[in-house]
Amino acid sequence: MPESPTTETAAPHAVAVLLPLPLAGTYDYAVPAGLAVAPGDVVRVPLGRRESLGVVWGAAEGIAAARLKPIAEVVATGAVGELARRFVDWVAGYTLAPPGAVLRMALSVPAALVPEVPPPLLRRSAEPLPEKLTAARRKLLDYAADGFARPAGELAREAGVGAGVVKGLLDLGLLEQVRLPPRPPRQPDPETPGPTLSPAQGEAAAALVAAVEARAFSATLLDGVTGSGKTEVYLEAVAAALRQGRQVLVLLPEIALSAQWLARFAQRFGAPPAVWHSEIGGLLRRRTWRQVAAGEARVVVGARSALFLPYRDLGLIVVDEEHEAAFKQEDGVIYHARDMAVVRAHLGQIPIALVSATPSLETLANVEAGRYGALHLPERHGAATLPATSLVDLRRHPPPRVAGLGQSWLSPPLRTALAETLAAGEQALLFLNRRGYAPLTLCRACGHRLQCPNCTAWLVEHRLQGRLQCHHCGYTARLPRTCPACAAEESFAPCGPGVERLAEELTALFPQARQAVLSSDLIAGPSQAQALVEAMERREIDLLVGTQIVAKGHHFPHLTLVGVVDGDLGLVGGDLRAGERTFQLLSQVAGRAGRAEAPGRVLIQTSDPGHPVMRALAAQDRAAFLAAERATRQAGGWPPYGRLAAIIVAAPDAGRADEAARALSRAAPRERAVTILGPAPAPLAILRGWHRRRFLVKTPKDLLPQPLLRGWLAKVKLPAAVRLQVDVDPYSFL
DNA sequence: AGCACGCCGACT
DNA sequence: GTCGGCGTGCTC
Repeated sequence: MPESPTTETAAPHAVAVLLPLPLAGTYDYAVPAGLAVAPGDVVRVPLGRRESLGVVWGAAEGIAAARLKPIAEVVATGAVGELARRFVDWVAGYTLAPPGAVLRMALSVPAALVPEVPPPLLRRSAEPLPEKLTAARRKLLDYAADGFARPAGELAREAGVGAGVVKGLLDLGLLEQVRLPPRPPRQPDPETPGPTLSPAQGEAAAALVAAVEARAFSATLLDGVTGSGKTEVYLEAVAAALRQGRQVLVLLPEIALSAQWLARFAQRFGAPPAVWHSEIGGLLRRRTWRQVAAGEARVVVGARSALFLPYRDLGLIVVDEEHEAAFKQEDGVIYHARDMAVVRAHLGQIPIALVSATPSLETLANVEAGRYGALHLPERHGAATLPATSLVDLRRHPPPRVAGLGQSWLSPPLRTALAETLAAGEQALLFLNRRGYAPLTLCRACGHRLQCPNCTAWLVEHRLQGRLQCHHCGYTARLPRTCPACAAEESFAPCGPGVERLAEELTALFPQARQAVLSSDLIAGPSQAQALVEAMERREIDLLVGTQIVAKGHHFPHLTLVGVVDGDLGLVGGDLRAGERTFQLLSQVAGRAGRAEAPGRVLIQTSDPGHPVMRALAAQDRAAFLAAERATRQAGGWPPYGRLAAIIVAAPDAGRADEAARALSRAAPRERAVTILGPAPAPLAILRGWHRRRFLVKTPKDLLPQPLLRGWLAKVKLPAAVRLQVDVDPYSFL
């Protein structure tokens, strides 16, 4: 090998370190003589008057040597692997987030970088017993004579003595401390025999297993209706990756509600997976992070943040319910976990499976283009048939008044169906995607509407809690006694239905039926949701009223009627994906009903039965819906046939928001292929007290908007009080 | 993200 | 006369 000049023979004087902070790039640090560092090492570095952790990212950028401060210490060698570093850079580049902000997600548990110190256990030492011992000390030593090691507290409690006795014997050397390494987690066993698969399931499973065995990048859509047995299929791919000794990540949209999924996994593999989401905290969080890094956690099931865990050898990613909007992170680093998961799979050269009963148009477009493979599971597993769906035209069948109540929401056909279902001793589900009692409260005397002081949004009455609530910022208030505008007393009238109000109507119509209401604000946590699910399974509930929380996951065998109270609700507003989301949501709700002996039926109340979404739902013709939706998107150049990014400027007052929007407007790029819409007031013009203006940037599929956006934003210097947010591939149009 | 610096209101 | 509010700016 030829001698290379000085650059390679001398140790580097400085390296670039990425700090887990929202800074524009890396900072250079001097490497003290005698310290060896390499990319991926976690280091402690001085920063201003404090210290920060950071990750050695690569060669120094070339900051003047006089400004360099030295690295204080290497905390963990090679803790952030090359794949993880490339992933951080990729996500930052795509989302326009500062790379340090992305790194912060990957280093979310700094305490996990130091090895776990197991709590000390106490046991009887080899020290011979002295002749004189107090009764309490003797009692304790008798108890400890079995030789087992126990935590100090447990030892004292079980021996029936005080903590002081333990301490005293420890000081005398009659007890000794031992530290045992933490018990490794129980491992899922891929050789546990799986369930018998149908021929279609078997074929799909074989294809996914082959993808795992190929040890190469591939993306595959696993497409099948609710109840077709998709989970069993992809669990075979999980087994294949486990047999290779590699790790698996399963992303779920709302991990907190997945008790059923966890039970199923444990049943299939004889041990639970590692669970990761924002609510996992403390010791468990640190331990899980370490186990993932050490490769001991073999299967991780988690929410989007699980994507940034330090996998040692990830061999497969599964994204279940891939169409779910919950995969889009909307604050901080704005990213879509499904899309970033595909990138992660590509970087790691591993397969990814995208699973859904109602795939997103994005994924379907990738299948059409040949970038993703597709596997279809045609029928319902176990012979359950799909429920029959019909539309109820609310213009022809308006809900009649119910004695004692104001407005009502259930049409005669739906009431009849409910009565029949209850008479047959079966269960019914009423779906209304609106929490609370009424979405709007107004004064009968003057027409004043109760609005959130911080947002452009109505306050929603929650009668069970006796409060008004803003669903956007969390503002709550008591319902005022008099109208704030005209001081009229007792003048408030609720407008429109929420699940609580619907429950009131049901009580009036079917007083004998046992009823439950399920919405995110009415349950304290996953265990309570699970309790409700179990009550449904035990047939202790006849009528379940719920928001979209009921749409997911659970199939109720005795549920034979699903009523959609307001099918049009999701279609209002100019949201690009309103139709797609409504179709997906209502298809999922419909899938809750029916079983082999008693096929379910679904009634959708709508004022617009001619709408393509309603017609496709009634005909259960997904292809027709997709064809119509695809045509609209293609014609307008909308995603997935074009690219979209949103820029939102927010300021504490309207004047500064408008001024910032104008400044951006003046600097906007002018290119033929690029459409820039705006500035316009963002749909929630005031959110949490911030006045917001929005631009939408639309580019053709083959033109990435990021370079354009970077160039644009670099030209504008906004005052510090103005916040700017870039949302590449926006989902929420709020 | 911290942390300091800096310029305007209510207190010992 | 100070203590302290959080707007603004910087950190290799």
